Amino acid sequence: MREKTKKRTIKNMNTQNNTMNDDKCPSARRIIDQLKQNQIDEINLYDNHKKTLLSICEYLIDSGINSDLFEQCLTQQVFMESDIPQSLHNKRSLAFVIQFLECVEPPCCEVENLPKVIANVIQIYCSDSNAEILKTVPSLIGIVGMISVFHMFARSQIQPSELNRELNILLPAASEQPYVASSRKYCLAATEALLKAPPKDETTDSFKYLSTIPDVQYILSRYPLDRTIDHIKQLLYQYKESSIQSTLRDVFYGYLDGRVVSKPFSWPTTDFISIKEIQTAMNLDSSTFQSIVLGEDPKVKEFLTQQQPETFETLQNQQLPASTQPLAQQQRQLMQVQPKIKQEKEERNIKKKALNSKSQDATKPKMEDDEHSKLKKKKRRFSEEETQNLIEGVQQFGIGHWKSILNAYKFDGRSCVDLKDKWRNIENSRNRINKQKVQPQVSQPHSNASMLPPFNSDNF
DNA sequence: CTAGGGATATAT
DNA sequence: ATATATCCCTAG
Repeated sequence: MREKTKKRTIKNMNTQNNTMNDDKCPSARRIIDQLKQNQIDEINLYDNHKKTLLSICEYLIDSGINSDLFEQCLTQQVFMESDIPQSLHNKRSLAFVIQFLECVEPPCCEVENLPKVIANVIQIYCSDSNAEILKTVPSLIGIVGMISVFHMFARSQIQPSELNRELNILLPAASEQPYVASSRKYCLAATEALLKAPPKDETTDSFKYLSTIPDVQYILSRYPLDRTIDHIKQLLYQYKESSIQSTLRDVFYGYLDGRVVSKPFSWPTTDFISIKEIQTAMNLDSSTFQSIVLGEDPKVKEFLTQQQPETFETLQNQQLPASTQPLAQQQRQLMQVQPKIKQEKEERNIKKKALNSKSQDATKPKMEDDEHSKLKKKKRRFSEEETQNLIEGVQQFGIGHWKSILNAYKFDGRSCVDLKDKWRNIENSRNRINKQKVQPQVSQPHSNASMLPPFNSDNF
């Protein structure tokens, strides 16, 4: 074992010297080395290491942390295209697009990069049904690009012939993307107008020149550059907000909120019992672990600086033993949960006894002191939080795993049967709402399809 | 433990 | 009064 670790560290140093300047993720790097050198025999472990790497990549991308870890993994063939889930592709594309837009300085952006940017956006919303809001983005970026091209033309930075070429690249005639056709129409008119009235050689003020061309002016008034770019950014961020957060990030945020200790989370294939097990699974020492996963995240950083003395230590204390004895920890966690369960059970037993004695004595008469015999629990409505927890829990564990959900999430004195009943209610109410909405919708398509005129654009 | 039926308090 | 949400009971 020790020999292995020695070898590993030596090789680590080598690779670090080779790849250089990337000490951001030493542990990820170590996993890469292990994978590349086939030091891992078990297939499961091998698989988990890959997935761990993917999760780290996902986390870094989600957190906006610049790191070429993902690219390195690809180029070094640590994982293949087939290992990468579509969602991660999309996150990467999104990060690329956002980064590009953040760097744009109107009026001129790097036009040569725009096709790639546009392609990325199209890829995202074609593969993710939640990305509908991005549908207008390709046409908007195309327009931004064309405005940039106009300026370059005005400054004689590009040849007249390139004007049409850029138009065909940024807003292709054959594009089936929404809004592209109409955007192209405007830009085509503007291009022709520009070619008819080319700038004098000495024109330096592109704004002045462009404002003399009505067709260009129309575009500029309809799509003011700054506001358009802001709008694009806003759409991108909105999508980013709505898209799923990375597994690791979720776990850590939950951990900071103090509810993760017993909350299992769904690793791509394996369930880890707690945050400590992630560390074990990642085979990291706690300081590396923290620097990678805790240190880089703004929320986590803030947390650490605010509460440094206590929590930081407890974090370490909790994490250190993990590598040696995950089982013992699970037991400890269970022990923490146990008292509550015991209490509840005891209460129940008392009730049962009371019930029994009551029914036995019931042959004798008199329900007298029924304050106690009203053993039926007082009705307490599910709080918003409890309901939310239940929904999350079902997402995580699936329907029917009420006990697991009960243990993993915070509920106020509920039993698994309560959760089951609550879920039944939730589903019932969903069905009711659907019935109300769906029925009227069903009848429409048939009649409409046949009744609609084939074209309603005859005015054109 | 979970699923499902049923009773009952509470909301509309 | 009816519908709904919660609680209870029991079988498997």
